[in-house]
Amino acid sequence: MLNHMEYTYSAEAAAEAETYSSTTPQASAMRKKKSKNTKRFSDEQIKSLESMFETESRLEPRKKLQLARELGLQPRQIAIWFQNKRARWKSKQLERDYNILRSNYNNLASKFEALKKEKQALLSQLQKLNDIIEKPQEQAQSSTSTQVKAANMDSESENGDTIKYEAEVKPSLLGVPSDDDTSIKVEYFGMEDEPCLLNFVEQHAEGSLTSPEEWSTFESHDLLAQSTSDLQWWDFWS
DNA sequence: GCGATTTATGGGGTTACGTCA
DNA sequence: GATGACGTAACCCCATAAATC
Repeated sequence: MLNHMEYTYSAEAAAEAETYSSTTPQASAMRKKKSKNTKRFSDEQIKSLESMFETESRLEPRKKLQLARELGLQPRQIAIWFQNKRARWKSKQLERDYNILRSNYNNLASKFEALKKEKQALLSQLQKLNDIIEKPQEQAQSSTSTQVKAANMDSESENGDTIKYEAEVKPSLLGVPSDDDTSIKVEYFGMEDEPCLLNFVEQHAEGSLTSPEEWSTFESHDLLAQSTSDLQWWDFWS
């Protein structure tokens, strides 16, 4: 609620100045006269103002008058000091917020890079495992095909028709987990307790986080909040 | 002399209140 | 008496000037 407090500091000077046109030498002299009155507040005054600002950044009119009396300043000076103080505080607060955001971003970016490397390592391991699994399979296939060829020779009908044998072996039948088999993944990685993380990883496993559009939808603060309070999932990855 | 900081001013906007038709 | 328009005062934020460190 605003009160109708009167300005008592500059009212007289302003009224005096307004009696002249703003372009006249008198007005110019007036401004000089006013500006020459600017004095630094004493340490004691600053101390009191600072301590008051800590309790409330906006002064009630009554407190402003009281403070003005106590410090021997005009209420207008108190008001202006608080106004400037708020501006300084806001500027510093912006700086602090910027530093926090930058730090959070760097933190998140480094974690993302680590996750990317981890993913690459896992994919590489998977590829190696696939190679190991497929080699005996190929050997088996080649031996089978020679047998089939032999059999074909045998099974060629009397009228010249050839019977074709197709040996299609699915990887899943050989014990290799397919990408969409969640139960196998859970079993492999022991992540029954982390369904959310599993979903997260699956959703972003294809490098979709590399696009800025995806970053905007990626709610990093949830992950960060979790990471700061409970590092278990991160320990798993690192 | 120069840059950073502090004090103060002025403009433009908002809100609360009083007055008047 | 209720109401809307208008004026005024006090406050705010913001940009900036001027003095000081």
